[in-house]
Amino acid sequence: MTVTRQTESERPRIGRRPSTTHDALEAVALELFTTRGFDETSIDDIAAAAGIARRTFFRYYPSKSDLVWGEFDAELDRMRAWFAAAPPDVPMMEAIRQAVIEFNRLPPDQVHQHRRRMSLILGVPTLLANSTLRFAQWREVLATFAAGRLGLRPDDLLPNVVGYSALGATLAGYDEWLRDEASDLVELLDAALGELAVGFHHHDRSD
Amino acid sequence: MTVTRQTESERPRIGRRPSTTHDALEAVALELFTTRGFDETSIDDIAAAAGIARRTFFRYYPSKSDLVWGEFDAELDRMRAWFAAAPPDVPMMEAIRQAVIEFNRLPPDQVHQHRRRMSLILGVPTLLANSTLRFAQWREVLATFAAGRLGLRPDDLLPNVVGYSALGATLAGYDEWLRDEASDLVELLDAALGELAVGFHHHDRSD
DNA sequence: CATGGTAATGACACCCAGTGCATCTTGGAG
DNA sequence: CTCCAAGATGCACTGGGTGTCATTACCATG
Repeated sequence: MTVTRQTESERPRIGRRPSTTHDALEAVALELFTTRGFDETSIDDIAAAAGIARRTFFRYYPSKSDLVWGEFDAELDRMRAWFAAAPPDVPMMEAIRQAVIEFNRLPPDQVHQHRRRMSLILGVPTLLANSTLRFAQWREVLATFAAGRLGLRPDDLLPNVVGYSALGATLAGYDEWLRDEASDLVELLDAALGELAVGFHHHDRSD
Repeated sequence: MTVTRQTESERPRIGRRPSTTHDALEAVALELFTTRGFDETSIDDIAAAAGIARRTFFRYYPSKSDLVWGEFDAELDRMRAWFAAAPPDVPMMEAIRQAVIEFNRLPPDQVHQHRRRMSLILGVPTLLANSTLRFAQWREVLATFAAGRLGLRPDDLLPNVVGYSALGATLAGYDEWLRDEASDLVELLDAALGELAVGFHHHDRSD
């Protein structure tokens, strides 16, 4: 769920120079979103604040929602690579738990920024709705890994249950993290995914 | 996830009569959606086909997406009631499994209709995105039940993991059901939620 | 039969997200 | 200086969604 962005790629040799960067747009927009609210901020507002034309905004991002996600695609690629390189002797759910933790461990100076970003994504209905499509990609990475481990195809039932559940546990962890300023994201994700690996029955009072 | 609608409530004694019904609108719209596509059907199209004005459409449904969901709120109420009445000696995950199955068991003559509806909801990106908000309500019903069973609050981590995971398993079941014409929904949901109750480790080849 | 209240429809004017297309600007290369 | 390409911009248009106000149809009452 971590979202980072490398510096804008080096200037091409020919043609007009871009008048802004994804980073600059994101900074301006996220500021407006957190102060004024996502739905209350129009693309005209963002463009004006960034000093570009409305039409130009859409050259940088296909939609207002996409802006919030930064470099998510690159993150997915890194996750795919991580799973491909995961040692086969670590159990499936343990590998998944480690991956989620690995990709959500943040340097302390980025925690606040990540909190703002995720609290938008998970807190603003418009963005939460949109995020479903990103989550589907995320799930697919997990389901593909699980399928390999289980000797099944990625679209079989069980790998998808694994993908959906791991996503669910991760999001539950994030929800809790966002509710509690003092909490530690990695701890919560660890706990949430730990429950999955073990099954829920051992907590059940009726057992 | 089942969606039904009781007949439009009896005519009020005063004022102009409604010129259509939710049922009629839904029938007209779903027909257009499945033949022409959701995004390719404008609200003008629906209104024209239903013989009402565009503005009137929004008196029946707050948005184009909401139309697809029928009586979902009533369904949630029934689910809440079901959980409230669930005998305390049946284990938590077992109760959840039974509830999901109970609320997704369909009379044979409604199967085709439900397939069309759900294949729209889960297959059309626009609708899938919107559905997140419905799913959140669904999860909340489960999390509340789980919290009661676990002696925790509904917004604690574990009840939410349960809610998210059960939703995930249910959706994985639905995905598989929609992929395979010949499959049985209840069987798939039973299997998917069964995995959850037990934990995934027993499938793992590295165990 | 007229009249008045009422629920619902319908017309109109908006706002905003997003897209296609044509045009203009700004740079670098020759 | 001139040419060319990348990128920015302007403009017109579609479609979802909302607020407002007039209009229609129904029903009851005198």
